[in-house]
Amino acid sequence: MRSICGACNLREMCLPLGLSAPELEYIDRRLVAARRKVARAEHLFRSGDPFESIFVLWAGSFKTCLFTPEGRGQVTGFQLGGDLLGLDGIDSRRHQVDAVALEDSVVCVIPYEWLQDLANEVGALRQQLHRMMSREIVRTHNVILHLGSLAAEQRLAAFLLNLSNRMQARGFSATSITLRMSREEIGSFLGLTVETVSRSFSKLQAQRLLFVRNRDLRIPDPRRLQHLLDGVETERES
Amino acid sequence: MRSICGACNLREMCLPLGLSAPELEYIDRRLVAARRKVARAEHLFRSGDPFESIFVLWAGSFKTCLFTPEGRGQVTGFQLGGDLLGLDGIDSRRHQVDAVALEDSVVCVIPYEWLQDLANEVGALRQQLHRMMSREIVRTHNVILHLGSLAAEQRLAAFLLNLSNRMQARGFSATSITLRMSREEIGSFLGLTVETVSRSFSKLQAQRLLFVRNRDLRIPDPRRLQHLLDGVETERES
DNA sequence: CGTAGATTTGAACGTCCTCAAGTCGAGTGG
DNA sequence: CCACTCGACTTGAGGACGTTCAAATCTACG
Repeated sequence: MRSICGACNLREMCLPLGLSAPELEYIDRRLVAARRKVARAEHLFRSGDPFESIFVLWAGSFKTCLFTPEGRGQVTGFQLGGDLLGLDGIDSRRHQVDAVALEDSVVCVIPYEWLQDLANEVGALRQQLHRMMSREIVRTHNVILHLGSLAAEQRLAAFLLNLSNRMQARGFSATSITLRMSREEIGSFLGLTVETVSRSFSKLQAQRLLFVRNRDLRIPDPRRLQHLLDGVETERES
Repeated sequence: MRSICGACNLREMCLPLGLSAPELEYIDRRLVAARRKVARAEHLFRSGDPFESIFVLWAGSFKTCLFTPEGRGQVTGFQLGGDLLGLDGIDSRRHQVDAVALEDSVVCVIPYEWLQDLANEVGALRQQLHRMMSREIVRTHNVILHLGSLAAEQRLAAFLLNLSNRMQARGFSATSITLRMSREEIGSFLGLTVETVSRSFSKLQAQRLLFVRNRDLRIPDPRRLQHLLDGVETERES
């Protein structure tokens, strides 16, 4: 295998998206310094670590957590294949969050210096970097909206629908998903307790909006689940 | 006045931060296409508008709001002088949030094409753009943490302390602040109702942690207010 | 002064949290 | 194969906090 990015099945949703063939060839092996395995529950980086590289999640899944100096903490996002990790460190040159693998995973290591240089030479790469940072900003604004305006069941529904959409965009089923995170982690992300998450799962299942068994999830009709967020009245069980 | 950025009192916290004198001279008048006045309660842009420019808040203050297609909506941030507006539009080429002036304000209009070109030529400018995007990402992660893990009074305290710090960074008093946003807007941002915000103000005032009259706010001792977030026991009134 | 909008306060209610117990599932060793 | 154990998850009961609804108060401005 001569190339890394050129032969990667994620290149349609990764940093090289939009690059011409010659550009792609040019950056190949100049962007990714290495691929790094991260075992389940291991940290890719921790808050406070010096920032040196951006990471692209190549296989597996991650969570990012933010802690206050006093110890309060929370999951601030879940990452799937093609998502970037480490953008939080660019400003202060130190990572601001923890990144933890939810399963055995592999990331592409992109030294930030290399990225800077290549972004300088290849306009399409710079553009794509900006787009992905912009996307993360929009994502977090949507999380804020959900945390601030939705009730427990709706938050869970919004989270699962978002996950469903992202899985589908990656070529997986939108209706049959294996959750890689615990109820605890879902609760932390949604600003709810484990108990409330569990109860919300049960209530949604009682309405036949989803079926969940351990970490296997099925969403028979995503549109019906979406109605829960649109404020559309769903007929109660007669 | 020959220059715009070179003579701007915000250049120490704006995009040109870190540029050498020659670089600053070079970008001057090549970065900012115009300064645009936005009257109180007017939109700078709306969700769905075509994205063409980034804006730097030069004078005044803004809020950004995000709405769902169904009409639920929420304030996702407040911007002060030197803050960027419009980064949300880079990815999709359409703005994803509304930006509304909280008072009569002035923004510097930076056409995104110009910014791209200049960022290409001036490495320090590109670096600073990346830093400011990274900063917005970190900011939103912190908002998520606050929304997910803090009680009402703590949220308000965290919000006011953050505002205090940002005012101080801009050369204003950290202890005496005029709020530019309504209780309603604060509540929306914090995921609380107006009534709860009002009650939280009253309770904090009863503890003498702050004094508020209409939109004039005084925080006699920010550290004591900070204790509320650190989980430090504050002596109750005997 | 009078009005409209913003803010504060009160009272009742509901959602979600806390505490507690019980269930389930995977891995381990008998 | 089964019993055991530990952690993850579920379910229940009671209580706390924030919301909802309602009314009073305040402020800005004509």
